Amino acid sequence: MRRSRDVVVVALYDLFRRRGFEGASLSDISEATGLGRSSLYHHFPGGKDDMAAAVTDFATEWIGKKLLAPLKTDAPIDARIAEMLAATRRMYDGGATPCLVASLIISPGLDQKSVVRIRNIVRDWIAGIASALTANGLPGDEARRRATSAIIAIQGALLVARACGEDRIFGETLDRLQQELLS
Amino acid sequence: MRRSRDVVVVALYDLFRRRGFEGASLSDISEATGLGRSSLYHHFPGGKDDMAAAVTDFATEWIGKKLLAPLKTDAPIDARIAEMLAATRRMYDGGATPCLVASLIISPGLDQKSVVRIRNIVRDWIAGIASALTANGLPGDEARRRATSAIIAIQGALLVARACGEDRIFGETLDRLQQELLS
DNA sequence: GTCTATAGTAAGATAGAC
DNA sequence: GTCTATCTTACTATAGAC
Repeated sequence: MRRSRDVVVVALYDLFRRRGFEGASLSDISEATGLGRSSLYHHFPGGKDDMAAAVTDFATEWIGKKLLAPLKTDAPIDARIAEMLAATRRMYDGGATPCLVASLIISPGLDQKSVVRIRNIVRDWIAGIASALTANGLPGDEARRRATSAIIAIQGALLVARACGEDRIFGETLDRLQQELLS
Repeated sequence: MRRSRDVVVVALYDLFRRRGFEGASLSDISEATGLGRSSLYHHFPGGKDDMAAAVTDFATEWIGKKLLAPLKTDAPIDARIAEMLAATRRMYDGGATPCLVASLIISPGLDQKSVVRIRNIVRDWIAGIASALTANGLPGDEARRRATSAIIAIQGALLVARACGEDRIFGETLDRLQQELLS
């Protein structure tokens, strides 16, 4: 159960990260999900705010499962970092698809609840990497510094690649992150 | 002459980078500039597209003067990089104010002409730094790699700082860029 | 150049039948 | 749960007086 709703939420996730919150109109949403306006309000009584909440919830869960869980296994640290970075590459289609966090954090009209969820996604991502590095023997502050730099590089590379129209920039940045985190 | 228009363009620049292209409505623009709707259409007959063109033109000129020109002086390379980074810090109010490039590049409805201008701003910025580094003896590809990493770090730090609600992240990133560019 | 007034459209959201 | 039809509001843009 909730399966059909999940399909809708994935479509919303894809739309919001490509067009932002205000840029995704109800007409866009209706077309992307295949649902009419009333069906959308049946699933999300609070309208777009409810949709954003569902999408940020979905993203939180997805990132926890695909990016953070691999960091907590008992595999070697190199393999754990590599898996996180590989999942990151897939999540952004090698740099071709924008990041939900980046697209939503700029939108002025975003509900405060969703802003908090976005904030926690970024914080948890940094904390997850830092935690893996400290467990491997790195001092806490240095681990945190490297983890923050990694997320900065990922987000910055996505944006610069898009702005320049050179997807290659994102891939090359990811290629360097593994050694920079573990050097 | 053109002075009063310049004042309007600066207000538009400030509004667009804070709210994005679609997020800045004509009512917002009217309030921010102090001009009525018809006055706005007198200055910008093409409406918001013309405003975006004026703003991206202004940003191109501003960055050329404040960030790129200092890179071309005959001062020592350390001083040139330091001045560019100091101007960067001021441009973003220490991380408190969003980047026009980042805010506009996400907006789906942005005019293609403005997209090209945004693209060239980023390319010129990278090229300007790389050029200064090569003139100082660094191999061309390594200079370009470092310059790209620097812009990625600046843009990523702005976004992560905003998402996390921790302005400090931006300042700390800038602090490290000087030595990373010149090491 | 700036104003008031308004046209025309698209937005988000609801009502009520089925 | 989904549909058609509609409400209300806000948007971009224009007209025409001054």
